[in-house]
Amino acid sequence: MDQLSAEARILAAIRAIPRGRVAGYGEVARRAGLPGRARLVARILAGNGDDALPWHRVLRSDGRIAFAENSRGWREQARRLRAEGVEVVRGRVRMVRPDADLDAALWGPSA
DNA sequence: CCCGTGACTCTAC
DNA sequence: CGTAGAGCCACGG
Repeated sequence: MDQLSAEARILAAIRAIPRGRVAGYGEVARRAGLPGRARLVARILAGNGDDALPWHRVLRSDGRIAFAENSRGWREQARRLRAEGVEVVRGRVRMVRPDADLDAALWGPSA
């Protein structure tokens, strides 16, 4: 596979995250068939310009917003998440850590 | 080719 | 639950 299709798959994986739900960079990468490429996902997002892309639903593995606290992106992401009903406390969302095998664990912040 | 940087992650303590 | 360190991947100087 080349990087172009890899990017396309990553973007598709992000677009597939339901409204009101979140996913980690690593999850997105894995779902795109690129395990271990969490940083690639971050890089793609950093260069993305598509506003229609639900980039705000992508968080770190621990549920924290990846941007520096109180930075512009940080605030914007928190705002967008709350706008769709996601509870954001101190820049972080309740994420499920356990074995990401079940769809529920893979897609939801709280079951 | 080595080195620094980053919207990352995992393991220890 | 929080910090510290090492590992990782892609990129640009």
